[in-house]
Amino acid sequence: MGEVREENERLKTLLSRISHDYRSLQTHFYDVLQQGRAKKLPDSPATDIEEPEFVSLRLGTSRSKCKKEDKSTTSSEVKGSTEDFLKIKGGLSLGLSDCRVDANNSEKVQPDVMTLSPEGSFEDARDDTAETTEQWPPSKMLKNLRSVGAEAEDDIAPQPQVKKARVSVRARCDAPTMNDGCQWRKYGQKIAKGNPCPRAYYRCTVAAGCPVRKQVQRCADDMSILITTYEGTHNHPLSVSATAMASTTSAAASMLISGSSSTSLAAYPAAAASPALAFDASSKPPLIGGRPFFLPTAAAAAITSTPSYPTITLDLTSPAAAATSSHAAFSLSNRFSHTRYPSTGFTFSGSGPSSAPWPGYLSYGASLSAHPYNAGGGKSSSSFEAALSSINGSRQQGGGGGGGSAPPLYQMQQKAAAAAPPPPSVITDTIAKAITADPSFHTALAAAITSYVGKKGSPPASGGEDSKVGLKWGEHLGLGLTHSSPSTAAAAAASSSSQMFLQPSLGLSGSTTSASTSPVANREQAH
DNA sequence: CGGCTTTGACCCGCGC
DNA sequence: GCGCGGGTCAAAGCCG
Repeated sequence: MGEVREENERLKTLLSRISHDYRSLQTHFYDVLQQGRAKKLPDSPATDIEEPEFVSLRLGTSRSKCKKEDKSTTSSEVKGSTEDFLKIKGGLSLGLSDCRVDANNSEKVQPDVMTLSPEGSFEDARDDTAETTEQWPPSKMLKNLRSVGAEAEDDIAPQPQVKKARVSVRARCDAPTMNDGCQWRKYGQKIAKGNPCPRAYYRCTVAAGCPVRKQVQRCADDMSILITTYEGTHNHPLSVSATAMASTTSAAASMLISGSSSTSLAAYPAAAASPALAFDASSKPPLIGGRPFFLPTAAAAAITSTPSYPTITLDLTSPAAAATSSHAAFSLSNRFSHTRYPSTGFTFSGSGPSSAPWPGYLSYGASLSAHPYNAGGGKSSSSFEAALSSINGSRQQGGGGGGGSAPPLYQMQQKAAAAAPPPPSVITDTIAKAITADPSFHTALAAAITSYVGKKGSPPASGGEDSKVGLKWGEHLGLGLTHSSPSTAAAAAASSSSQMFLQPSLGLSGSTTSASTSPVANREQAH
């Protein structure tokens, strides 16, 4: 008990420190974004709300302008109108954070932006519950609502062009479904065309009326790969592990934003900040095969163009990850091979042959080939490549890429800067510059992360479970500073000295007995 | 007995 | 208009 208290105190201290660091970081980040936007997009009107693919993740950053809403805009109701807006636009809101920032007005930055504790999630979820219980109602519900309740018609006006955004996760998993921390109830199964494996439909049952659903299907090409597609917004408190998953998927969806909405600048801080903050210090990693299992926030991602839904796919099936079974660590490929998925017709970038430069090597970044949905066959017309932040830890030192290790960030950033059409590249470039060129930004971000992992990342002297967890965390964070650094991954060149690897926030575990996870189990997992 | 899964039927959107 | 396929419903059965 004494140790627990001590640990608790330590975590509290860390929390407040991270909180402070994050705020300063965030303020700086928005300043940078604003500068970039003012410079690059002076003549572009505020058309973000017109983008059909607009997705707001409510990751602590995005306060969408709700100009279309003619509801009252008093401060107490702005949130509600935002929710409605998301509902209407089919936005993906994962309810991770209470931080909402108008990208055009950094003065609106709210101080309570952290979602490091379950309490924080609870608060947010409680706030949302009353307002989001009917987000993304099924079409049938829509029909019923229209026919029955006239008062709801305004909010659920049909938006034929806008469909639900989805986040699909590909991961190797032997279990029938990934244990993502939520409780699911199966409500259907279907054999989909082109895949002999049945597709199972699950509904979140953590809270009554939660609109979140997921589809689980094995990959036709590789039965060991489980494809889990999430859709919707939780309207209830999330368990720690569920928050981690939501964080990851939302970070991915942030990339979806980046690919489809040229002016949704707020999405970027979401992607950059949320993964670093959305896990809980008291949580243990989920287990798969009895081992802590970590996944990168975005090992690789592709925005796809299904006939109806804008979907971003996180591919977590890195060969290295599968091979590194000792602690299920992930590594990212530095070779972004492009794989064509015939069934979906999209190009997947990333996850090529790779080898982990060290156990637990991770980075946070993704290459996107974005095909905003319903592009009418002109998929490549709007495709772009973008990269999100991967920030090098101290182990990264110069060097150029040999040895199969990867500094995906800078390569991707360069790719993105070079290959992207103007709007996305402008944003990406802005972020890249923000991260790479500003020493104070480096420092703040590094401090925020290392302040946390600095204590967790040291290798344990014994094999106790707690110490094991600590090691794993440090490893999976890629910030285990005590690790010797093979660090061939430093192609990041010039500014590589301050590149860091954000920890993944997605934890998946195989469920050996049941597809569902009880809340009790979640709680136990969380403590 | 309650909660969950199974599974055939049904609904709906989309393409032809 | 029709057929197809994806998604959902709901009754029946299973299980702890």
